Amino acid sequence: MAKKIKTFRPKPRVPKGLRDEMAADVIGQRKMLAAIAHVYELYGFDPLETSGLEYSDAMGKFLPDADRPNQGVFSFQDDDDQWLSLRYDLTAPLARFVAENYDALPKPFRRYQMGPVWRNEKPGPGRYRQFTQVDADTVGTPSMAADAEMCMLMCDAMEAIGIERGDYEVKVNNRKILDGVLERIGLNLEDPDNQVQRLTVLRAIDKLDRLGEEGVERLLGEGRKDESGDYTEGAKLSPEQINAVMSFVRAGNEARSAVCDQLAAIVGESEIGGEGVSELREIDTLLSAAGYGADQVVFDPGIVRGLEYYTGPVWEIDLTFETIGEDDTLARFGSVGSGGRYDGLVERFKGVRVPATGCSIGVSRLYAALKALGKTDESGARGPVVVLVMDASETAGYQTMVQELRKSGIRSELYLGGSGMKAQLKYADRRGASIVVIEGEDEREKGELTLKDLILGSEMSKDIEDNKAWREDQPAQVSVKRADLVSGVRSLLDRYKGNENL
RNA sequence: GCCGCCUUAGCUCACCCGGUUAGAGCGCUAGAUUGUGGAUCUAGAGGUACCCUGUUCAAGUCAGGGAGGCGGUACCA
Repeated sequence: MAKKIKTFRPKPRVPKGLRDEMAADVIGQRKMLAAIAHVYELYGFDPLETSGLEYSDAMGKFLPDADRPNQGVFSFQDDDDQWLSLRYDLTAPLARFVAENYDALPKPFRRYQMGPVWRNEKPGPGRYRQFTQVDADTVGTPSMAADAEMCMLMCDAMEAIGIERGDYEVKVNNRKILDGVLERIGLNLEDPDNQVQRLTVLRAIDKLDRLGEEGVERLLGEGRKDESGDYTEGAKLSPEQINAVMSFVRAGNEARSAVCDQLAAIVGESEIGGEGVSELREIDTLLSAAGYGADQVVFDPGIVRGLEYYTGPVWEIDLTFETIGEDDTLARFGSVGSGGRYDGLVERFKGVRVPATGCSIGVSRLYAALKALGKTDESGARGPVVVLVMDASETAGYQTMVQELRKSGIRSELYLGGSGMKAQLKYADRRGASIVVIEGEDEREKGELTLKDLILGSEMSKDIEDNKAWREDQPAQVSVKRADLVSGVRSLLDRYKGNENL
């Protein structure tokens, strides 16, 4: 008796928080990345590619975060029971790589790396569980010149991909200044009892651009309830402490050196704070000497960034232009990259303190912004020249044509399906092909080919309503001798040179 | 992590108070058109109503749970 066997049919679906990327976006991003890589190499950074997986212990957190010890990482055990994790950024693998090859590497060591990273967390608007980062880091120097260079690098990268000056802004702060301010209000760095409160204060400051001064004040005090009803516990500072922090946050909006003066006054005689201010002054001097003005890099006390390991200057690159989204509201892209100085990273492995500084750019967000600006280059996403199969017994001849085109560097393909001419043209249209090559019996007898310009034909169709006319006109077709296949196709293609997104 | 909204054809969405065979537009396939992508007309294919459990004579519709999507918030290395 044949039993009805239920065949298991998996639902085809991309896993949550992940997505597939189609040709146009793949090509557009590839070009954007190439432009960025070019800038990085100009600066002397060498490319490095590390593995996507690391031993979990090598990627552990660098400082304990009280809130969530080791969440957000995809991990599994291999057959030796070793724990492996997908990398969640490119900096931890760099630290491992440097520690592992420490003696063999030139120091300072400069590398850039681009590639996907994975985070096991809830996806949100514009946030995925796999995304691409581009990092550049200099390991092994305490010099502020390395930090200043990171700022320049990010500016140059923005301009290289077509984001104009004024549409981006690198915002710089220094963790030492933040420490100085906290010290002044009585939250000393050394005292472990202050840790949670210190983190809360820093997080509150970081939210200035989104919540405004009032929201930050609430978070510094009792706490804040948001629209969805969720309550965020505050730092429980006294009114005097809140005032001190707010006056710090309000500094800025002036020339870099003037911001430094303000900050110097706020940190007072705090030693760590003073150190932070003089580091900023040094960066200012270097940037100014290199011609990077206030329209590119500013000092902004509201920048905090991650709380785990930054030890000195920190920065963030923001896109400042506004776009009209699909729902007609103005939208800002905001931060597309960040970085800073992290002097403690390699120490986990080597026991010695190795000063390092770097930056990281988030590719998808940046690409979305480029798209909004209409600055993406998706040419090449255009389909190939398609050679139609009018007579299956002549396939070898058609194949020969395709090879001739390919040898001349023209992207082309033979129609490989089994349908009739109408369907083949539809296919070519769907593929975005600009030209089809037709050799039927009529042409073959005359030793000719018909080349059909699909782009021009599509333009012409706008003015033709009558199907008979549309067909009889055989719009946008030319005949060429069989021997002139390549030159004929090329001269048609040349029409669209430099206008490839038509 | 917390809060809210959502999930029906490839896509965008209907289906009233739970009641027969779940519909439309677009798209797709084909014909009108012997060898021409658009337009027009005609025909056709396409569904486990996200999954599980329950209530009911009866569930796409009601209840509970789960998954996924969207948005806010938290976190963001």
